[in-house]
Amino acid sequence: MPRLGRPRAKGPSTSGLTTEQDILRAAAQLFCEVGYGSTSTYAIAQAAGISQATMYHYFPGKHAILLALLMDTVQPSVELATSLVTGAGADDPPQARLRRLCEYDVRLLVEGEHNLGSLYLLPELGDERFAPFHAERERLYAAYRDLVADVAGVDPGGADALASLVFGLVESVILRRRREGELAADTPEFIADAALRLVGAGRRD
Amino acid sequence: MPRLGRPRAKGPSTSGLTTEQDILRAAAQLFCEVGYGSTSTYAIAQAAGISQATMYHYFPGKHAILLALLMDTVQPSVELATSLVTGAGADDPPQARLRRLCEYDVRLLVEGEHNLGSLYLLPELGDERFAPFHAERERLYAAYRDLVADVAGVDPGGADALASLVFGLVESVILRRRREGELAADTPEFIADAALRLVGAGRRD
DNA sequence: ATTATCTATAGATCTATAGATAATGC
DNA sequence: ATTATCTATAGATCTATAGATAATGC
Repeated sequence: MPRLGRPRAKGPSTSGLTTEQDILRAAAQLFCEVGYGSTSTYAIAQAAGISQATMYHYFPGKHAILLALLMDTVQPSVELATSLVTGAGADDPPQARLRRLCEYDVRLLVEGEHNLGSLYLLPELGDERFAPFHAERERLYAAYRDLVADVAGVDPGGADALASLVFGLVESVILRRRREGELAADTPEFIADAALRLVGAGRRD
Repeated sequence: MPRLGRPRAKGPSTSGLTTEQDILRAAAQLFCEVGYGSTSTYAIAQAAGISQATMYHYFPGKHAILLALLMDTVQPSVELATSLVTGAGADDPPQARLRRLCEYDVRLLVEGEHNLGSLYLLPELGDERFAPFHAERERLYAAYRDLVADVAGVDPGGADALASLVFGLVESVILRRRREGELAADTPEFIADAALRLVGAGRRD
């Protein structure tokens, strides 16, 4: 798309994406399959079809690429979650809202070219530079806790154990996708069902 | 323990462990908390209280340390699993055997100073040098599949979907331990219960 | 003599920056 | 003139090895 600037030495992008997107996509694949610390900026640039130095035109460093990927991945979930708790969707019955959130999250984890959820498992996320991501993730978790509390009919404070189980159930598709490569198309519904059973919704309607 | 050889520059090991064990322990912590590619041999050596070069007296490289950790971690599970399928323990009813295996594995994942199961999640395990570990893990999975098939009363071939769910359930404690720091003491029984319910043992006895 | 450690270092790799260059836009 | 890219490279770091050294064992 960009007609400006010196052309790439190895020919223009074949992907039709922005250079920034080429970088993000290449990094996503490498971080997921090789690891963060084991992926050099050189490897990312090569996979993106640019020189290593060009990366720095778009990102101040490797960490910024990972942070961008993390934020992009978690953001849609957080948006839906907050709308379900406080926004336009908050009028539906709690079970329907918890189901929607679970299905949506699992779908994001199951679809997508790379297993982006793997990024959540990188040990390097402990670095303080990824704190903004953890804050977003915390917001997502809080929404789960509120919804679970609503469904189970308990205080938000008393829902932590249950909410953690549900969160873990959703997260578990990351590991299953890793192990099995591709997951069945009905996985989102399947997991959402299981989540509602966990919370005991079945005993109530 | 070793009285021989030049003494360490920074004083003798305070842990009472072998130098090899000091290395393994330091590496385990760093690999789990910082990542494999992001941990230098220098950092490992420093945490172990030795010079970087001394590491090579015990291991031919960083990969060999991780491989040793992986094998040590998976080995006890494989041993119990094979004994439950073909060995001395194979006479007990299948449900009891599956329960024992789940509880045992979860206990190993829940206890232990570091969250060693995290090592299973490192993207770097795709490297061919860790193939021996994957082979062992495959043996463990095969045992789960056979036991699950036995409990569910189906062919081993038809038990794959169920076995994968059970395996995932056990694995999920790795993520929960990460998130929550420490898990309740009854987690092994809790997970084993859930596993048996998943396989449908409840409908049978 | 044997062993476990050390110090020193060569060579590889990696990150980040400086500065040049090949396009378009005005 | 502006932009996106490039090439080149300094400096940091990292891995792996060579060779020295400080203990014990014989």
